[in-house]
Amino acid sequence: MKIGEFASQLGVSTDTLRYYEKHALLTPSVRTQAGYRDYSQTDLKQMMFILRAKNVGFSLAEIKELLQIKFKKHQHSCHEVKNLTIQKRDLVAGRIAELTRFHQSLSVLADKCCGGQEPADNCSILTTLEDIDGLNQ
Amino acid sequence: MKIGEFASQLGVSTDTLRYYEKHALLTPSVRTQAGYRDYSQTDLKQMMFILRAKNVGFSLAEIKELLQIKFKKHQHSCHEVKNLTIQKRDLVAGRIAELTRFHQSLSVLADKCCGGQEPADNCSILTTLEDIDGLNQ
DNA sequence: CTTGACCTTAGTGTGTACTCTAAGGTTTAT
DNA sequence: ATAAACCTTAGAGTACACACTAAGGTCAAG
Ligand SMILES: [Zn+2]
Ligand SMILES: [Zn+2]
Ligand SMILES: [Zn+2]
Ligand SMILES: [Zn+2]
Repeated sequence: MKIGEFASQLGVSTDTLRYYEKHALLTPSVRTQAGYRDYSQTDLKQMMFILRAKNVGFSLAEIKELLQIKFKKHQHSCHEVKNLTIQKRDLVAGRIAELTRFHQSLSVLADKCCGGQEPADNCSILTTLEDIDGLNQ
Repeated sequence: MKIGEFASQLGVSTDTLRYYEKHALLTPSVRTQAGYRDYSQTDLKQMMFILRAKNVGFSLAEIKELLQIKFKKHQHSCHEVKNLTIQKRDLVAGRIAELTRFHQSLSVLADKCCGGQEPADNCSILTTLEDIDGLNQ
């Protein structure tokens, strides 16, 4: 399968596929005489692995690690795989916590402001940001 | 106050201050004869506004908008300020939702894996990512 | 046999918020 | 007078995941 068809089957761009190849995430097994990439069923499976891993939040660098494990499963342990997953989960949890604080602060700010058409001279959002913290610890 | 002292009072780097100046977030009022930046009390207040706005999650571009409103309050409405705040809050909420899905999927994956020292040949994390989705809708 | 759709490469641009570097001028203390 | 510690600028580098460009080769249809 040439890159165009492969890309549209997977819903990604050809640029993305070339990018993945450059970064050693997916290298099509064969090239045609003309030098065109020729993707196989195996490549399709691997690309779906990549897309699923992306869907659960893994970065491309992390996916690369997972692929290396997948290629040589017997050289790696469950422990290793679970560690990657848990590390990622905890990182995500940290980011959620930060964003939740943002969300809380923004809600407090928004609730203080009347949102009317009058000039912002006394807008509580602005005065709160100007004055000493009514938001943080 | 010269940039070094100003920076350390605020807990930011001098690079950051020069970056903010370049991006029109904070331009110190005066320069000394030697061309050194000379920060005033007003600059200090403005920098604290910027840092507080950062602390609630606004990006530098958004803070720039807020500052422009703050400079000419009578030319802007509460409505405008509240809109910025609510838009940001909703964007943050969207990102939280996405990360929460990631977190959920990663938890499911992690729970499936024994995490032991044995080879990853039958690791459920890998097989789940290989096989047809047991994660997504 | 030519048009148009496809493919190739290498390289640049995007957005965010800095951080670092090079090459040089200024101030303060000894 | 000289060294240390500060300051200046412009510009490049970082991470992430691509998107886009130019300049050119290939393939199927009419
Ligand atoms: Zn109001
Ligand atoms: Zn208001
Ligand atoms: Zn196991
Ligand atoms: Zn496992």
